[in-house]
Amino acid sequence: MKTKGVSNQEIAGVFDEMAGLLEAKGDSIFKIRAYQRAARVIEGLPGSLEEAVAAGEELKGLPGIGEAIRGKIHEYVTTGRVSALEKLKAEMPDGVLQLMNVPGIGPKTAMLIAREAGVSTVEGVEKAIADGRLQKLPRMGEKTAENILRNIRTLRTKDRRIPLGRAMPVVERIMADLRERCPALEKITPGGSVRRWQETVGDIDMMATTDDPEQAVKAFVGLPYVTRVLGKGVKKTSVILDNGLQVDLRIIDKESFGAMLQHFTGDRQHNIQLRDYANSMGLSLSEYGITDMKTGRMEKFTEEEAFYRRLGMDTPTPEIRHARGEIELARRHALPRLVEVGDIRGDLHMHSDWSDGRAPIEVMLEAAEEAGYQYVALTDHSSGRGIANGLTEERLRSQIGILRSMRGMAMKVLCGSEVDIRADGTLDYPDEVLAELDVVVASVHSAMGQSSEKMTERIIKAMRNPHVTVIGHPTTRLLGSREPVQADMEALFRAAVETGTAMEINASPERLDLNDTHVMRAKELGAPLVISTDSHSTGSLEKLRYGVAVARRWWCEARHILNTLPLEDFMAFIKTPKPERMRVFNQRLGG
DNA sequence: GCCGTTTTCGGCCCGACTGTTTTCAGTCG
Repeated sequence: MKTKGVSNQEIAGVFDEMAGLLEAKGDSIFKIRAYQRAARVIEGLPGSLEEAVAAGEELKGLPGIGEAIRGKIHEYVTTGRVSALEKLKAEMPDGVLQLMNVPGIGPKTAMLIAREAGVSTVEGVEKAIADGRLQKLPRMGEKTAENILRNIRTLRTKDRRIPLGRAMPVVERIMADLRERCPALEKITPGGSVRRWQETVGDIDMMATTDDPEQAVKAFVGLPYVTRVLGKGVKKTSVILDNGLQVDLRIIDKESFGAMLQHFTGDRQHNIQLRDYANSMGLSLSEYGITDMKTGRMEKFTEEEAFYRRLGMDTPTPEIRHARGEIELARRHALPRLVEVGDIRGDLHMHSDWSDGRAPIEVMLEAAEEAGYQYVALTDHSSGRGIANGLTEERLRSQIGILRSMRGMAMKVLCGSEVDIRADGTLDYPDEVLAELDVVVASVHSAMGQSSEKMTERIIKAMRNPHVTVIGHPTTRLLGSREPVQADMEALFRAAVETGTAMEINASPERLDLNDTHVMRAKELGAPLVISTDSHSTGSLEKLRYGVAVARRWWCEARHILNTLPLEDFMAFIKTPKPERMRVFNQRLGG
């Protein structure tokens, strides 16, 4: 079958567009939700939908995707268009979807503006407000116009989402400051994407209990780095910080804290699915508790676990609450025990001031030992193109000498290197040098614009090198600043299994590379995964938790992660010649 | 539009806040 080369993301985009237009049209809210739900399901699919269609698969059994949507997927994949969408576009005024992107402009307002004021662009909205035309429309006034205008401005200036690693310190600071300024504050905790450890955060949700909500709200809006108050109530208050981040604070009775925690941790799809399930039991869920729909009586919960228990299920850890099967497993009491920070026995990617790190070798190693590791690999950069003060063969040999003669460490120190994978797939050091190392992390640092075919071939060539232990930050992406390289990840994971090469989950919050979806597929195919910090200073060692969260989000257990192996087993792994390593990995970790 | 150990038809998650209104629609999460 001839196909057009469309990604799952694009297909999901079609249904989001459908949903948006139907919303503006005022169509059935349930039909709209069905399209949105389908879009979310499609986004979360592991394999390519296009390939599935090309292979003649029926697409049956995908939740939320029935006859009609199936047909549209098929149409889009084979023809590159969806006639229903085009028809819809034709009957709707131009620009409605664009207008709906502005916070404060929903489907109704977008239609009103487009139809009555003949405006189809965001710039047009600004003009209409300046003219006073918009304010004259029904249910529009000065305040609404002012709000929209401000939202347009923030939309232009602010970065849409920030890495979790930047949001977390903000959360910690707010918690500390509120505790200090509001003695009546009892519990306070983040919810939403922060609590779920998502890689990026759009805004921050916080939850609190207190006997004095007014005092808490006053303290909150009075924080010195709050620049704007979006809304203020005793239950919900929203502010914008000087760094552009929006923070919502919700306050609730302590009897309902567990219910609220559940409610505002989400994600959205998890909650929808959970409420759907509760409905089938005759129960209705809200942030206040669980209501028996027959008697109308509400039960409150101080603890989240009790809330889930009332529904007859275990509590899925927040990281996996994204409606991808966790509810079903929780009901069957079959949730896996996910890998934890404490399971990691060694860090396999770390730099010293010999290359671009900030601390001397001894300082880095002492910090690692303090962190409780059984082993650590020091992996300074190879000489490459002279970047990052890479080590010449000579300096590398001298570093090896120092490390091998080190005494007095309880932790095993492994000699390693982060070796450049050159544009043609060869490595910076010759094989006889690599052979002297215990751990070789091979990474791409240059020629990132290569075609997918070339890049895939390049990385696989590095994997075939008998001395390469791990592929470092496989896609090289930097959150918010550098796109991932083009590569056939599926092929890389298969090559990892075939060659006995591990794939890194780089825990640096700016990288998180592999990401959670990659991890899911790698795990499925049985590729060994490694979680490393890529530390350039002692402070980065604690960033391990971000990498562990990536693994947890797609249900990795300790057995999927190579560096959860105790020292003896890990040594057995690296001492075994390469393709054979898979046997060791599968034996020691039980695949 | 999807879905069904209640159903192939009739349901579909739930509440807070704002602004423009005299009782609520619209938006958001």
